Amino acid sequence: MPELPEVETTVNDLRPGVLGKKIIAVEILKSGSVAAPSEAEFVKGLKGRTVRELRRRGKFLVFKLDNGQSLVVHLRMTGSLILASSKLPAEKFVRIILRLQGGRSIHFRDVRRFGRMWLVADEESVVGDLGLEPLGPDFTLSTLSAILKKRTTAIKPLLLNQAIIAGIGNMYADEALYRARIHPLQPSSSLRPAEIKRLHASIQSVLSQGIKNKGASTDTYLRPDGGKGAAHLQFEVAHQKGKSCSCGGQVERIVVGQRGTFYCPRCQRLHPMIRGGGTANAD
DNA sequence: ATAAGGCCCTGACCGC
DNA sequence: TGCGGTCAGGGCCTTA
Repeated sequence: MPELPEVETTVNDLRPGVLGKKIIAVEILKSGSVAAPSEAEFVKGLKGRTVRELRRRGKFLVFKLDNGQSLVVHLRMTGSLILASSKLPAEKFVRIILRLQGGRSIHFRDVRRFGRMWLVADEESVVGDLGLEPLGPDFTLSTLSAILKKRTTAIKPLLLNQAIIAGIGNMYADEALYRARIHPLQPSSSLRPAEIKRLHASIQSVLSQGIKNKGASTDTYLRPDGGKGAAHLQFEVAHQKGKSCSCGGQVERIVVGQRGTFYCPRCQRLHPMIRGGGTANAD
């Protein structure tokens, strides 16, 4: 599943092949992946543009074009962007091809067709409501403490809320909570200062390690060179039902906020609200 | 603010 | 071999 580390990997690996390259043709092999504008306008608007910048925002990729417009891409669950030779025939699940000057193409591969592309004048119309970048300078311990203090919702759904923190998905939420030894259903405002401190560190460490390992290919995710990532090989709980934990417990799967959730019931225990509540004054 | 349900879509998997 | 049913899953939307 493409989450922050997978999108970051895609951006990093794609960048050298696309920066400064002109898009000479756009082919929509299967419709339904363009969110805006119409498919005809999308094709027309992209043709002839040069990619000036490529960056990640949350789980979105943003291609900044030479006319100021932005091509914004969300891979959702099964999308990948593959940098291929233009001679390579598109395989079954390629929905859109961006042909670049110089003989290469970007293949947008998306098995379940949940992924979307936008061509917009202002990228903020797509990514404007996203919350903090968890690997950015604004994601500090005190900011996280302040966020958690005023929310009663369970911690896992909060981590998945892109309007609060942008980029964490189901797998890395489970890994971060496990590493911080926090139960996924623990109410956010009941987290103790030491737990918040561990969570802040674990969010950054699981995401950084994910990037270092070029993302997780648990399902259909592929890197731009067509290869798989290795991050899932180090997952301790995500998709690891029955695996034994170093504490002697076993990873279980429950459903939290309609999401499959993996955790160790021995290490990650629910605890009651601290007397007086809201004492989230980390360190 | 919060929760729950639906929707999109298709491969994998199960039982028969 | 194949058929039908069920499930997973991110994000967004609607409804409570």
